Amino acid sequence: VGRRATKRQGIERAAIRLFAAKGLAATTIRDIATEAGVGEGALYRHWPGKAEMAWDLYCREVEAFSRAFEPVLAGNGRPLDKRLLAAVRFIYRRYRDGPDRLAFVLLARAGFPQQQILDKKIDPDQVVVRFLEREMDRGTLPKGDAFFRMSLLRGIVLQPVLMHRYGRLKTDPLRLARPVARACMAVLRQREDNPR
Amino acid sequence: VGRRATKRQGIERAAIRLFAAKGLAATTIRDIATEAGVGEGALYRHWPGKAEMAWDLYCREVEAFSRAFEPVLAGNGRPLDKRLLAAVRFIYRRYRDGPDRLAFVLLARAGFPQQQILDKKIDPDQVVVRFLEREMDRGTLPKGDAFFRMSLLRGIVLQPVLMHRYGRLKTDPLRLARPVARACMAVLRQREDNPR
DNA sequence: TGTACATCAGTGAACGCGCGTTCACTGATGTAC
DNA sequence: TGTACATCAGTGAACGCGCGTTCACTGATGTAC
Repeated sequence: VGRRATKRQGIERAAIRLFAAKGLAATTIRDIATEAGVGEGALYRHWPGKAEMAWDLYCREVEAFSRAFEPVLAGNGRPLDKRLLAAVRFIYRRYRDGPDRLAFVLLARAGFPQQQILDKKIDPDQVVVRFLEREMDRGTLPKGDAFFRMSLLRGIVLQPVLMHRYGRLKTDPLRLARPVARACMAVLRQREDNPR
Repeated sequence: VGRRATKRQGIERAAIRLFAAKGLAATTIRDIATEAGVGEGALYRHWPGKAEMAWDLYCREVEAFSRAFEPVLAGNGRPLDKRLLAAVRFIYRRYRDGPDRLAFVLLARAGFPQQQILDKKIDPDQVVVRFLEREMDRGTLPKGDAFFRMSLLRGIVLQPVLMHRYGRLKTDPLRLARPVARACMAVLRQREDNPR
């Protein structure tokens, strides 16, 4: 039963790998088809075009990430600083295990048209925003603008990844997890950080 | 005297504006030529090709930025936190005055081939690294890995710019200068932040 | 000062190339009777 | 169960398009005598 569409998975795997490694624009249909061992036309049996396929796969990868990431931040009952450290380690470990894939999930948004918007339930940034709002409600963190704070955390955590990816930082990011997490805590503990 | 090459400046201005606004890859030779009111061939009288021109203009823009930025960080005799705030304000003000241009200088490196390396004297990141090393020597800051710390600062300061540019942060970054600067200080004041 | 030639910025049609996409076709699988 | 037809994933040569670049040419400016 269901022997149809057997090559679709191969196309998806090849596409994700190539999008992640070379970027969206630099990956061609022929690249994907060749790596998947498939004709160029095969792709158009499953998606209307390259852009739609890329967005489809991007959403899927992002969702998989967020689904695994959210529980780490929620971390049943553990103190805030432990959970933050676990979250940073989670990201850096995923980066070590598959640098291209992590970069695709967290840094590839710029490659899509600006009007394309991720579902709020899937978007890793929104996962962090919701986490911060929850902590502020609980009183674990001083009140403030959750989105602005998320931006700061995002910058702190991902900049070392970027630097490592571009070959400018030699240290394995995982070894930096502790100081990075402490930097996050230092930023979060500040009061009245929103001038509105 | 010297009535030659009168259109070169026009080409440069058009190219910088377009590179900054649309990105390197999305800007075509014809775009530049049209905006500068020039034939497509004119460009090749001054540079070997598009890539060389882009890198040339990029270096020039980066140098102009660093030249103005360095004294703000050095800030004769003023206390560290005041200088940091001034530096953040400097960047955010430049962003407000010309978002594309600031983004071109500080965020466009990814568009160039990785082997292209900025001169250390020009590179804004290296300006910050030297600043941190100087402060650590003076004892104003605890000892640590200057490059790693620069990465954190870079992330903190530029992430809000990115978010604003992509339309996800509505607040004018200049209004966030104070909390951002305070976040930088909080990160810098930490001890033993390098696990090596 | 005038003349002949060299230099060089600038032109824009044309070229070659690589890209995303199309399309007529194939062959295996599912469905109707 | 067998037969006729519909469906659909997959093929790969061909198409159209936009890109960076080339090149024969122009005309103004600099230089040699």
